[in-house]
Amino acid sequence: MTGTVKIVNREIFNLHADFCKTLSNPKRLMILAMLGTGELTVGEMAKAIGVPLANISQHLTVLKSKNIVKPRKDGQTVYYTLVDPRLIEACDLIRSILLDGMKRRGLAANDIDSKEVVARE
Amino acid sequence: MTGTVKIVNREIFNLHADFCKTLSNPKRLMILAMLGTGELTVGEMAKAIGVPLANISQHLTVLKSKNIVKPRKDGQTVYYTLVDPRLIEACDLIRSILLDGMKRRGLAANDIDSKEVVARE
DNA sequence: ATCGAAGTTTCGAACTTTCGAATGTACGGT
DNA sequence: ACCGTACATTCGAAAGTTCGAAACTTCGAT
Repeated sequence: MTGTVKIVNREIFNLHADFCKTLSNPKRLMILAMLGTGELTVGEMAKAIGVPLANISQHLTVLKSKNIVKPRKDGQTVYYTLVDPRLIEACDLIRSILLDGMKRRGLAANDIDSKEVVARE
Repeated sequence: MTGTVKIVNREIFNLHADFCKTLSNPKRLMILAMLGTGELTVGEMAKAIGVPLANISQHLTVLKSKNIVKPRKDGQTVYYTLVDPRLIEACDLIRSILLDGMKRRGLAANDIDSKEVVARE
């Protein structure tokens, strides 16, 4: 119980914080959740989210620069995929923590409850 | 493969992004990692991180407001704990993804490799 | 060779985050 | 009652993020 605590490695926290910053945008999280269901084009994602394609392209540039997604070009369309699918697990875990916290505090987690955050149709 | 993708619930992404934003600061991540080893006072954390106590207090205010940590007062000292210990798992998973990505790309993940990011002494 | 469709890049304005400095509060000891 | 220790709050300046608008590139079809 007593005794001091020490930070063994400071640099990993900078990297981790930077990674979290990349994830701290709703549109980028939507992009990642959608890519969790498979490869998609920029246009498909823009349509699903309901914003201009240029804006999604900007977010994809950020995600690419952090090696979170990678592009595959075919003709004039660009298909994106996740670099590491475990990111979906990590996001799901965070959302579980979030939803449980809300339930614990009696907040309306009802209409949010589903694990299905995106769907293929 | 074909067919469109749809976002089922938009609000969860706002909450998730907000949560990530809270985590996207190295000092706050250090605080959480330290609290993963057990209850600590504001002063202990300030000393371990090496910044003014007032600054750690500011970060704790943010974490409290998002229900990520909770205080327990005893005399003039305040002990903090994690609300949901699964957050440590989530952080560990993110760091694994990060380190694997670095190794895959041949970056020096050597001096960062350890899972031990904090230590009790 | 021109056009349109798919995506990228750049710029700037509005907004947000971070942290030191200073001040405020609460508790314990003498 | 006074002082020191432990922590919290407020303020403001510097730095960083987000997004629309506009310009640019690239590819395929006619």
